[in-house]
Amino acid sequence: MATTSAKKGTAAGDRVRNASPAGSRSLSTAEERREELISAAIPVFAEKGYHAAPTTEIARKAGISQAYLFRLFPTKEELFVAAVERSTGRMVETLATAAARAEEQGMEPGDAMGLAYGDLVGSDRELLLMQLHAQAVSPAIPAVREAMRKCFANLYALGSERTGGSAEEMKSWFAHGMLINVMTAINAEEVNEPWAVALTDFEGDCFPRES
Amino acid sequence: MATTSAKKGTAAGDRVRNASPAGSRSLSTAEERREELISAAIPVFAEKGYHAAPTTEIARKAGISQAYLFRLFPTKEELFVAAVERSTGRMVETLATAAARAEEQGMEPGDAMGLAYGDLVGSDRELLLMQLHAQAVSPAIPAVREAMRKCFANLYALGSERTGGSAEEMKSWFAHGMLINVMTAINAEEVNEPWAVALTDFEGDCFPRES
DNA sequence: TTAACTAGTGAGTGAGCAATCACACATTTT
DNA sequence: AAAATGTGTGATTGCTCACTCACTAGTTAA
Repeated sequence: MATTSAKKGTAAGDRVRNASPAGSRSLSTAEERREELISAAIPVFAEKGYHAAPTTEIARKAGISQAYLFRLFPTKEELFVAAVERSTGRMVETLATAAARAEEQGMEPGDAMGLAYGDLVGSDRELLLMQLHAQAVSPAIPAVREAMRKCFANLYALGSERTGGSAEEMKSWFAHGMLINVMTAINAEEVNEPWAVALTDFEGDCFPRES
Repeated sequence: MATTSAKKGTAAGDRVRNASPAGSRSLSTAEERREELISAAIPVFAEKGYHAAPTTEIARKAGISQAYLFRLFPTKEELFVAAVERSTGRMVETLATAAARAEEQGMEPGDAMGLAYGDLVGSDRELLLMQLHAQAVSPAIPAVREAMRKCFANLYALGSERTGGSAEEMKSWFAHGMLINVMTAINAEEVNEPWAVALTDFEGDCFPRES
């Protein structure tokens, strides 16, 4: 803008201010913008799903023009895949740290992961909705299917390694995770009928109740 | 039509046949057309999901005009809800008859239902995909959410009554059903990795396998 | 300085889609 | 017979949306 840049001393050693540190100047790097864009996209995709989420809204939320969105991600599909990867990655990370922390404290990692998943879903509904939408479009979009498979592969590896659980136990763990997803999707916890009460009693199967 | 057979004294409620070729058309009742339309809609919704499924394609598949589609179902949403209800209804029916048949033969109804669900999903992928898409739009479309809740309520009632299973057992049964859905959605059975092998081993948890 | 490059945008474009409307044909009723 | 009701359609409308293009401005290298 008005800043007539004093371009002095740009010798070989170029330590530019806006490159690595967080000094956000007027222009960001494309990579930074991409990350911001994914962050803005996740709530929109989570709320509306892939097909119903308009790129205009995502761009607006990210504070950039729609035209630039399509420069950063050539297609909406690629943006969605990036959003799914970010979401699943966060999930795996969260469970991994929960398991690690539990191990330090001598707690059962399997139980800790179960608890952590319940917390995750309870506190971060977006994550769960992204899962749900990603599953739904998996048959139609190979890249999403691939991302979901990777997510399961990572979770399974994490679980096996940390807990040493049998295949049967792992399967049960995953199965209950899927049940949590679905019950949350239909808001079953606000229903006061036997089926809803039984199927939303998440804590019971993760670890012995306290508190 | 040249052959206007003088009368069609239909004492009972039988309907007009439309099997007449060569340009002659007979009219069906709106209710019949609605049923046909739902049948045509299910494959399209199952393949593409709610938002990506065009009403034009559904109408074409049903052999009627798009305009008439909107006369039979004032909104796309209502058609989708009808399709979901049909799908979930079929599922409950199938499992109920499986349980009943098993009971006659002295088989464990719970195991029979597990087997029947596996068969259902393996043979009728559409049903499963409808479930998946219905779950995904449940947060956004109250009527779909309601239909899904009803489905779970019916299944739970069926399971409790037939098998007398505890809440914990029922939950496990549902959980594994949800796992089957998701694994089928991402086509895990075509993946040859430990996680996929373990998580797609459906038969094992329903009943002791032979074969 | 100037040239090359990168970040960023306003204003479209073309296509697809849900929903509407005026109208035609069929069947039943009066 | 005509009227009334029910089945069915072609043409269109209004709108949304993914994606493009021509262009501006900031940043860096020669």
